[in-house]
Amino acid sequence: MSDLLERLRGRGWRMTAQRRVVAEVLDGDHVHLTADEVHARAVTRLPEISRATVYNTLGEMVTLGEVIEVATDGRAKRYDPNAHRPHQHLVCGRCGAIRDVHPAGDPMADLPDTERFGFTISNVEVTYRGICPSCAATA
Amino acid sequence: MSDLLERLRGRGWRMTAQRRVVAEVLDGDHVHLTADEVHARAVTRLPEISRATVYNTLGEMVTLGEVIEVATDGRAKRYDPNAHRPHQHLVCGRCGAIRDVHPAGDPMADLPDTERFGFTISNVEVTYRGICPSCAATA
DNA sequence: ATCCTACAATAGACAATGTCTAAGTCAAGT
DNA sequence: ACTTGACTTAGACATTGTCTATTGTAGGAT
Repeated sequence: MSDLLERLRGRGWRMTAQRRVVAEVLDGDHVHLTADEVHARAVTRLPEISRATVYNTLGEMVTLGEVIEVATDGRAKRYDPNAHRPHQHLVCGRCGAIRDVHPAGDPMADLPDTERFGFTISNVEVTYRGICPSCAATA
Repeated sequence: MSDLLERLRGRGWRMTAQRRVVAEVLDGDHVHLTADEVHARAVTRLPEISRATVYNTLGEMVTLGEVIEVATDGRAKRYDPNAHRPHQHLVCGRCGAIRDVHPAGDPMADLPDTERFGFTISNVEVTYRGICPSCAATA
């Protein structure tokens, strides 16, 4: 069931009810929740869980590389548990819907050495922006 | 001198001292300031300019397409006046330095129809992340 | 040159998101 | 079952951004 939870357990994490709940809320594909959304869902299962714990736990999962932090809109960051299959994001500028997408080719390879300015590049983030079909219909 | 100011004037903008100062602060290439940084610099030239005016003016320039809003770090948005030459960004994860870069190829073309889910895609943002030479030296 | 008026600027309250601290609680090894 | 260090909590605080009511002013009309 919970791949995420299994991986975290395997890393020697001290397992607490709070961490379990956060991991369960994030489990699955195509999940892109904000920290507050994660908190809201966690509270339904564990009413006394605090905001700080949700932030801490999400931060730890990001550090461990089990969850990816996505800043698609300059508002709240979103947390994406699909960390082990490289992918990019497609965002609706009207309703904020997010889809995982898989562009062809390697964007990393598209940046010539002359354009790297001596940086050691570790990853590339691609965000496609547009309007989703249901928003386009109700334009 | 100020291309940005010229373009804004040409659009029938009502020219005020505040707008002039904000445009002057943003003028130039490779400028990626946050709203507060813009305000800080504007204040040195026009001490009574308010935060709200800076935010309003930046927002209008973005709406007019003369300035691009860049969210590289999930913290404060940055404002990039280099709006008329398509480019992407290279960001240092340690010190936050930003460089404009020009990847080869068209990232838009790399997204197959089957991965567009009916979206009408209007633009693509690519962010390369890594460590800049001077941060690498002081690791 | 002066007057009008709509648009712009201001101060400061408010909102959203995220971080930190001090004190209490608990998972897990012994 | 202890003990201990890691975890959690509530709430203050910090940062970034938005809104409102009021005052000011650019630029056209007279």
